Amino acid sequence: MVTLAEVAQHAGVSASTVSYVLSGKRSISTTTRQRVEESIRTLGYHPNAGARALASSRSNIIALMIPLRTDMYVPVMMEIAIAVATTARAHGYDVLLLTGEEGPDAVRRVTGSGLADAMIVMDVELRDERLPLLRGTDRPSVLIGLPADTSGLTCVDLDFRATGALCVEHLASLGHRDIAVIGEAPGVYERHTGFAERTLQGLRGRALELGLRLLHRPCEGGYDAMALTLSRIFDERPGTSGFVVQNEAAVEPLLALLRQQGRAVPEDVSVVAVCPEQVATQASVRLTSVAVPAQEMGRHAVEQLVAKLGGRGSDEVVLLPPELTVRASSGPAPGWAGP
Amino acid sequence: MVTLAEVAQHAGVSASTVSYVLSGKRSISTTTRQRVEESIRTLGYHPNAGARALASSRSNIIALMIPLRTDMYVPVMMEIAIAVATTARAHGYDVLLLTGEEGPDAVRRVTGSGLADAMIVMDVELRDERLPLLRGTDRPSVLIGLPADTSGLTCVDLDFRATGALCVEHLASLGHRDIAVIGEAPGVYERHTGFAERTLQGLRGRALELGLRLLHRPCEGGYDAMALTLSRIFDERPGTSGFVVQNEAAVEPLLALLRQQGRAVPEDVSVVAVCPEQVATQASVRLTSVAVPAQEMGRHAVEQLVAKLGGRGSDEVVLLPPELTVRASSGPAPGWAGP
DNA sequence: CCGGCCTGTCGAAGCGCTTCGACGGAGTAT
DNA sequence: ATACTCCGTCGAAGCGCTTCGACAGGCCGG
Repeated sequence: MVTLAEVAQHAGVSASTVSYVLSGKRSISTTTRQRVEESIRTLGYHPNAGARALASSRSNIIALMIPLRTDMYVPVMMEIAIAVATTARAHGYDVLLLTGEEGPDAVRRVTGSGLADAMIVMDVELRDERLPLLRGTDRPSVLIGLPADTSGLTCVDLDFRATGALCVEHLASLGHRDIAVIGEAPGVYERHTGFAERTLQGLRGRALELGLRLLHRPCEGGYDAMALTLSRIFDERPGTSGFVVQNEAAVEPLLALLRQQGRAVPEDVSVVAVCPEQVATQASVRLTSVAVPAQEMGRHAVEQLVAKLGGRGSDEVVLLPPELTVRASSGPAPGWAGP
Repeated sequence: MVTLAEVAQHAGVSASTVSYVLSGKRSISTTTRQRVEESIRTLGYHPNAGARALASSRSNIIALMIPLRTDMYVPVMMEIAIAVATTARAHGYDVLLLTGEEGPDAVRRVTGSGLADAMIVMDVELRDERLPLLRGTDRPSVLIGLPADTSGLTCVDLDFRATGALCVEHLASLGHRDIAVIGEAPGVYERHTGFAERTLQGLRGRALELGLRLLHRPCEGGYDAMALTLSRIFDERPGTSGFVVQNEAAVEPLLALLRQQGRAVPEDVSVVAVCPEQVATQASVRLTSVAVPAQEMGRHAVEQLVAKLGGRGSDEVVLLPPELTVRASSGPAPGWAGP
């Protein structure tokens, strides 16, 4: 294992000079710098992470807390994680992967041990136990998701309320009057995960404004659960012609069941999904959808953190505007004459 | 930030004593130990990770290299990552998340800087550039996946060859004689990712032994690509009655197209998938499938690594035996009289 | 009763790096 | 020429921990 001292000796300078070449914190003459860089290359030197962390009390590591469960939004999680990792690397940081399993203790451990300089917290619940800890530490953090009280916190999320509104608007503009919402599994609502409730608020609010009827049904993923949910929806509102789906695992079962019941998409019923692009484009019908901008969320979170670590940046809530892409699953309501 | 020295002072002992209480590397009297532990608790002490790494030259971190692309096996990757993270924590390790983006340099950086004590490498290609580096370092590593030459390496993977054989056997036992294989995207084969080729070998080998006809077609995910692939398959082999699918993104499009063409599953055609349980059970038809044991692979990889770090364990290739679960997508071939 | 041997504790020497103050020498202003 | 500044470099002091050797005291067997 090559050390700074060896590089210094090889280049014929002192250790501190090598350190300053590496950090750029003091000016070094071009000739010296080049000689040092040459030595670094020929010796294949890599600074020891532990020593660096100890001396500078900065680890150049960002902790990423991902949810333990894999019952929802798996591709989104993955995409965020990858975006976080690549963006972090571009800024010279590595990423430590923590699962929600440890709960609040993970926050204590990371801040207490100086393992990471900053944290990104995913899957935030409305009154998450980790929030007081995050507020009480001087280590920067960014939440992906929105808790009930965002004071003193930095958050990034899709504007799910606007997303809900957008879906309703789109269906309304096509003449649909009776809309059913296939939501996440009941557990998601019981846990008070913010995004599901905010989407619902957006949906309900705009439906009310536009005078549409809206029926919301949580739904476990899978074919059987979907079958039950769907039959109940049509029992209650036979005239339903528009669907909003916010549950990846329900998308295909819904399409399959509609097809099986002889309801053509988009001729008889329209479907709008809130899901990652990949799901929307690879479904058996190409879905009109609002994409969850996973990559952008991950990237943004890291950039916020880097700014904070650099003394810039501030606490604020960033809600990314939703974008609806029209594909093959939505069309005019049956018998609609147009606007 | 509380330090060892402060704990020592609070407990009225020397710093080394506290260290030995923490590590258990020397015997400490019960009274002293309890006093120290009490101090640790009341002060909320967490050992500084950097200092610990520097002094002991062990970081208690395991690096996990995940593929950058998200074009295949996303839920599997995620499941493995989570299993790795939780298992590692159970053994006192944290997990550093690296993407394939850096390529071989990531290996150099991690080993050179002492950032991690060991590595888990996913998405291994047959002649992966990282392999020589892994062989040449004294840091333990485990591959998830199987390269062409496994000498000097430790690998964990599903036995994809046996998986292929198992799928063919199942279809053969139901009287199917003409089998089509919907594979991963062509790129996956061009990249020479091992698992796809090994599955194919298993399929072909057993088909030959059992006298079945087998047609293999790579396929991009999505509806349109699948439609093209499927029509070509039926053009070439109109009697095809059994499908093996190894491509998550092709599963639903395949089912949708078969349905649309009036071919009932499993009455007219049978489908066997190689995919995660979740995909199999949440598809629009509950799929007979061989599960990719993602969790077990992740867990096993970590345990191998921990054993190696403890001086136990050795280089070996572990191929997990496949298990086929019969669900609703496979049944007797049309017109088959039984065995 | 003494030498040898555990057991439990301590002191001190680093681990490899960052960073602060110091300093020689060149350049600039007086 | 003097006084001053600025630039480039160096030496040394830690950062908080682990770990090695030392040592005091209690126990044993001879």
